[in-house]
Amino acid sequence: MTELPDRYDPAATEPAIYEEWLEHNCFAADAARSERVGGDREPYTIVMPPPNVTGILHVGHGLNNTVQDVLIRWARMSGTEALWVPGTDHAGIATQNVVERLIGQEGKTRFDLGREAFVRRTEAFVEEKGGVILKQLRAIGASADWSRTAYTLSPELSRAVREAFVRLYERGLIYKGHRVIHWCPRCLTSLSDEEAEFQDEPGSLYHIAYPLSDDPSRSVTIATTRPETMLADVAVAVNPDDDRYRALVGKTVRLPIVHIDIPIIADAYADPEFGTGVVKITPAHDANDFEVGKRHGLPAPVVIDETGTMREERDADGRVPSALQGLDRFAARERVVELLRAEKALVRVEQHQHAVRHCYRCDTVVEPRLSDQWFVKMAPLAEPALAAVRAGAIRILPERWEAVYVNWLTNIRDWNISRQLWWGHRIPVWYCDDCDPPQNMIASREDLTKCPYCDGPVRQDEDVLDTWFSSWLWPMSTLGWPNESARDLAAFYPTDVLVTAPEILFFWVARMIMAGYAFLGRAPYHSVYLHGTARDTQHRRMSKSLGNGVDPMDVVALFGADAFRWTLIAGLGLGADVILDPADLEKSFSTGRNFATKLWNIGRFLLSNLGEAPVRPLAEIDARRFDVADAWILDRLDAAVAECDGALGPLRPTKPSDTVDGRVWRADERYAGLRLNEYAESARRFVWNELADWYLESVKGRLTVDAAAEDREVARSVLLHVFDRALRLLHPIVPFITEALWQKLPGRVAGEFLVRASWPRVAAREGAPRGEDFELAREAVLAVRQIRSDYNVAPGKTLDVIVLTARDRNVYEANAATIGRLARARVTVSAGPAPEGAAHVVLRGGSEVVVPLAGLVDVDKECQRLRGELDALAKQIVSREQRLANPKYVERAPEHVVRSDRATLDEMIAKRGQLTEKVRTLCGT
RNA sequence: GGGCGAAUAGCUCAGUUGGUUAGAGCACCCGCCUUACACGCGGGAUGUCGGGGGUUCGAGUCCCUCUUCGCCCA
Repeated sequence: MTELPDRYDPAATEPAIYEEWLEHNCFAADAARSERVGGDREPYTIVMPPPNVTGILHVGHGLNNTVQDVLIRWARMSGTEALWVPGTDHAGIATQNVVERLIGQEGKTRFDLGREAFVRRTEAFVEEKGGVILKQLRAIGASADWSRTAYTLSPELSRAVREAFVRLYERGLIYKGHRVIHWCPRCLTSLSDEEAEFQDEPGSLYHIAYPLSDDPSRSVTIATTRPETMLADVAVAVNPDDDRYRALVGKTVRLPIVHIDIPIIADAYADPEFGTGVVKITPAHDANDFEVGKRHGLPAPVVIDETGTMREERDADGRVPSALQGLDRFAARERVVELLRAEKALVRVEQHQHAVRHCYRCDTVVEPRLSDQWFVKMAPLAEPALAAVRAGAIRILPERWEAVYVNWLTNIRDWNISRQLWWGHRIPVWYCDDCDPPQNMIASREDLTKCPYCDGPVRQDEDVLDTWFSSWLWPMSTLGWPNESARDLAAFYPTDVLVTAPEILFFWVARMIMAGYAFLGRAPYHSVYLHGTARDTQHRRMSKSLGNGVDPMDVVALFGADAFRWTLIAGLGLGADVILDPADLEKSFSTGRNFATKLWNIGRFLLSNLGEAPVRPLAEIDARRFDVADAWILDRLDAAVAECDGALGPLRPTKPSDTVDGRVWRADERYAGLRLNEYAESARRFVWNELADWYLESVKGRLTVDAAAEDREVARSVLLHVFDRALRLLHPIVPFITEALWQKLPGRVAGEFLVRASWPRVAAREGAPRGEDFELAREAVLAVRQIRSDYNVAPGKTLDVIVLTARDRNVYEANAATIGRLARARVTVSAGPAPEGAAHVVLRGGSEVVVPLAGLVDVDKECQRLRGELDALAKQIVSREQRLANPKYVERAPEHVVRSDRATLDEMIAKRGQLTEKVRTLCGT
């Protein structure tokens, strides 16, 4: 007999099981089996959003990867050739920052080391510290195909980056532009629009008077949140339709502090409604002003340098007073305000709430900066990405994000892809000083050592590419692109579902879709699943700086990976946030831990009761030999399987399409599925509330040695079958404990794993008894329990129970023993009459549970109880009668609604008759 | 400023095309160490579905409006 320890010990079990899975190659996908290359299985592919190579696992990763693991395990069990591609991202800014801090502790900067040495140092750091997070993913059970682990800076993926860059360059979709971009003065690099995040902050709106040059007694007042930039003003603008200022256009004003004259220009950019309707124009320090300046042929003096310090840079001679030079931009703001006050140019200051852009990696306030950068022209790339979602080739869940996606793509702006960093893919462009444009700038797939036109010396562009320029190729590059004959690419691209957080919908998801169409003409996946965020009890995002994070490894150590996974999945509504209490891990994860323990105990019971003898497969049992409990639990299993399938949804779209991507989502399936919490709840209810609470209890008597051998055989088969299927249903969410139990089941073949077992299916059973009949027994048990509780009868006391029935006598007699065991009672079935001094419950179908409680029944109390029930029933009858009396209702409501309404009413009226009779005999009224 | 979304039990959330008495988990109350499980078992209480108006035989569900909150974009 198989004995299990009293307590499940995840710490001892999980790592060993994971090792076995690895040893038996359970997660490895075989490209040859994909039907796209002539194999026998449909492929199912997920690419893992690559975490930072030097990152460590936090709950967000845990959540993200658990969702993917549930899906990939489900797909694998469903018979697909399932591939989950793992990997990491070199994370340009983040990794460079980490290494800069490290060498900072040695008192050095990256400039002391020089570019080459710094890059080598960073590589060594990644080599040593990188990839920890992938190890941690194993601890939470991630069933990724580690043999395919990818890295954005590997030679293969770097080749993809080059190919993508050069192709777009050749198509005229990459260009070098001179404009105002977002600049992080701390990271010393440009940022894309997406990387410069808005934060609402209280600030001030400074109203400053600029006197007219020809009449200093008159002035125009501008309003700005950044007075320090006025040193670089080259004009003030008014709206051409603004009558207040029309006469002033063409005149000049005298710029305070700097004391130079600048023109008043007319430009539609000036908003008559905002502030005074006059706006200062500072082309070098504001992106909008830069455009205005270009339109009017104005210069663009620079007064703030790359570190955010006030300095007379280009075209700015004499603009920065010596008192301000070398001051930080925020200190300079204070000083400028003082100077304005001294000049009596400061009209007033008002409180102003405004959105300020911050660097998404270091949170420094971003500085608009005029510079040369590389851009991708996005509008042509956006078109197919937009069409794909509109046509239903790609769906985004939750649905509401589709609108956000469409909105962003519709108003798309060009993407700044160059970064002034050293860590990353260097831009594959070489310059030749000896050639004339356009030959002096060459984008090349291969490194150049000399100019292909004049054989002269060349130098490579200093900048590197935005990390997202490699990430957007991820679904292709990890499968072998740009090698178009790569087997993985043919076998597994397009992939199926992308699981990520909504905050990188633009950064990553939308761009990946664009890249899919741009380079392979197909969407990278048909489904985007956006999950919520892990938050603390105050709904704050978990973060290192707040110290409110939960370390998944702590949870795994305390309660096991299964408890971690179950808690997250069961609590995760589609797109909803997960609320956890970092101060109380026990409270946060007890759901998962309790569930694992329950499952373990079910397994313990089962294994110790099945005994040694071989168990016959259910298929070999004649269904006519099932009793009603067997039929019932098999029905419930079917229902659970159907519910789980419904919650998980179709694996992929099925509707063929001539225009987009071969297949599109059918309207009724488009937003169906991926409800992992509903799947978890259906599986849980089956295992706990149906299998454990009812079937297990009912089957106990049939498993003892003195039970009828035939029936014992049937019960053992059903029990094993049902538990086996339950483990399969649960496996994707709690893989370790289900595998551990499954391995212990009788009849297991060595080398077989639950990971690769088949997903349960609804089965037909010819000649089985009616499972619904077991519901009658259940209701009788519930009735007795209610009476026991109402009359405070000790749980240990065995009651005498009479089931009064005319219609269902056979069913109750067949189940009398079961009812007795579950209700702790001696049950007799009778046609009546009811004894005196008893408690009653009227059951569905007109039968009654009667418990004679000599001396215990308080007649008054029982009457009160029955009258209460009667009152509630009467109210429901009235409301239903009224509805049915309404001719419009009967006329217009669908027939089946009216019919079922009538049937319910009839039943209620019958029950009312019975209760009334009861009250009459017992209470005498 | 523009767009999107949310408001349902003490908390976190379900509630699919309008259709019986609105559900789950956790928390709570009462009783139980009933021989798989006290991380458990049995019983129980809890919602004017944010306010107002409308459409409909019928509204948590559809429409309008107000309030509050969140997200995205400028």
